[in-house]
This record gives sequence, C-alpha cells and structure tokens, in this order.
Amino acid sequence: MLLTRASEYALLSLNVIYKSDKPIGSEQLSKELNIPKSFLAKILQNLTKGNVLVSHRGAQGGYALNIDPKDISLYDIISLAEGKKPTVFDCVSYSDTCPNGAIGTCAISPFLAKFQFKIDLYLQNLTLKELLDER
Amino acid sequence: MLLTRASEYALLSLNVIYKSDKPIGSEQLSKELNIPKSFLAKILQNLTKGNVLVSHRGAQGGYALNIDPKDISLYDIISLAEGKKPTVFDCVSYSDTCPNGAIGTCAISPFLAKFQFKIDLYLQNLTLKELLDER
DNA sequence: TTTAAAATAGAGTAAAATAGTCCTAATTAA
DNA sequence: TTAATTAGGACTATTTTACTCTATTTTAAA
Repeated sequence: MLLTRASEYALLSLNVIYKSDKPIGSEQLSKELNIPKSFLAKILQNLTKGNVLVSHRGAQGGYALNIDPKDISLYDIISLAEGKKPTVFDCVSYSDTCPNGAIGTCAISPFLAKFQFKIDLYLQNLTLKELLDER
Repeated sequence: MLLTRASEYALLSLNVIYKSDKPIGSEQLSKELNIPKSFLAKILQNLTKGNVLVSHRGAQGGYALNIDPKDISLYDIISLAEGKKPTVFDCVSYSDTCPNGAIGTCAISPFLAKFQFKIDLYLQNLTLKELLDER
C-alpha cells in the first residue's frame, strides 16, 4: 500500500475544512468523520506546519485552509500527512539495505526509479482543488 | 510504500534465473543475492504457482522461467510475490473501514480510484522483458 | 534401491511500521 | 480568569512485514 490512514484522514479533513466558512476544531472533525481525535490532531498539526492549514488556538479556534487549493499538490499533502515522501520501494532511495549492493547497479533499479518518477509526477500535478471540487 | 521485500526479492531472483541456462535452486539464489533462504523459498513457490517459474524437485533441481519475459507483466509478478494486488490505498477497495461510510460516496474516492487505475495500467504494461534486458 | 538434494507446506516468531493514546503545556476568545 | 482549543512528546497497542523452523514429498544420481 502506498498511502496510510494519515493521508486518508488528511484528505477527508481537508474536504470538510474546505467547505466550511469558519475554522473547525479537531474535536468536531473527529466526531464528524469518526476519526480518533488525538491521532487526527497530529495530522492536522503536520498540515499546519506545512502551511496548508492555519490554526487558531483558544475558544472558537480551529483549523482553516491557508492556501488556495489550486496551489497545493497531493504530493505535498501526502508528504506532510505521512511525515515522509511516498515511495514505491525503499530500495529506490536507500542502497544500504539492497541485498544486491548499491542502487543503480542492479538491473531492476532504473525501472523502479522511472516508476517512482511517474508516481511523483502524477501526485505533483494533481491539486487539492481537483479533488475537492464537485464534478 | 507500495512494494515490499517480497517483490524486491522476486525481481532480483528473476533477473538471475533469466540469465542462467539451467535451473537454479533457492539455496544458491539465497547465497548469491544474500536473501534469507526460507523466505525466498516462499516467494519462489508463489511465482511457481502462478506459472511464472517452473520448479524441478530433487537433486540438480531448482527454478527456471516458465514464460517468455515479454508475456508477463510487473503487475502479475508483484501480485504473485506479495500474495495480493498492489494498492495505493485500502479505502479504494474496502468500504467497511472507511470512516466516511461506503466507498464512492466521499469526494476523494473517485480520484483515488483514478490514481489506482493509472498505477495498475503502468504495471500491467511493463513487462519483465523490459526490466531484464540490458539497455 | 538407497541416498542426498532439492521443492513444498504450514505453523510459528521476531521486528518494524502503523495507528492510536495520554498527559501536560501553551494560547486565546469570551 | 476560565474554558476551549491547539501543540508537543512520550508512550502503548495493533497490524503488517519479514522472517524461521520443522516436517514432508519428490527425484536425479550413485
């Protein structure tokens, strides 16, 4: 699997936040989407650190979008939510665990790199706007 | 991550088997590629069940390719090695774990399905031959 | 025909990643 | 000043991945 719950929760949350005209707290999002609150909070905090969301503390606080959905890619959202970039295969990026030695020296490596590149490109060109707008 | 060690070991093994003119045993492959033998054996057995490899028991036995590399896709190899189809996201295929309810009813779902389709297509059109032939 | 080399099968274990919890600050609108 | 809310970090539980072990079956070769 390429993506985990973190990305799923992030996308579902962004969808709700996008449609709201005022900040929404993690408590409310948690209830509305049936997602564990503390876990969701971490994800929202990550999105805030990456400036996708802006947070307001204190009473009547919550999260709101901090960026035009057309200016943020799925790649960035996923990277923030997961805390790391999405990869098809560890052996594409790390050579020290490859049984065959360093990356680039095995016959498979260039194809995996190309595959990774295609996935990256797709996710980088897919904007949040495209996901959130109704068809 | 989309793929696991199982796929990595499968591809590396297929590369060695492809270049050999006689069957190679799991023991030899294990040593040559520095992969745990019992674990590798399971993977090779899966590829055999899927008719990608043919096995010969007994002395001087081992595994050989059972199919023309141009006729087998990466998608099939991965599915066999992993024991399941590669997925970007569980929520694309299973609705009962989606916090938002059934699949297809959330705004995100169609985009994930499209993404999954693109990955499937890429892997289905990439043949083992393309991977194994030297450039 | 015996033997040793191999694949097959299935249950079990260890390690790592994912998913989630809990508690304690730090802020801030009301 | 207080209650609502985000922030942060350490911790735990669950699931998946990555393997291991043992026993069985098959078969080429001596």
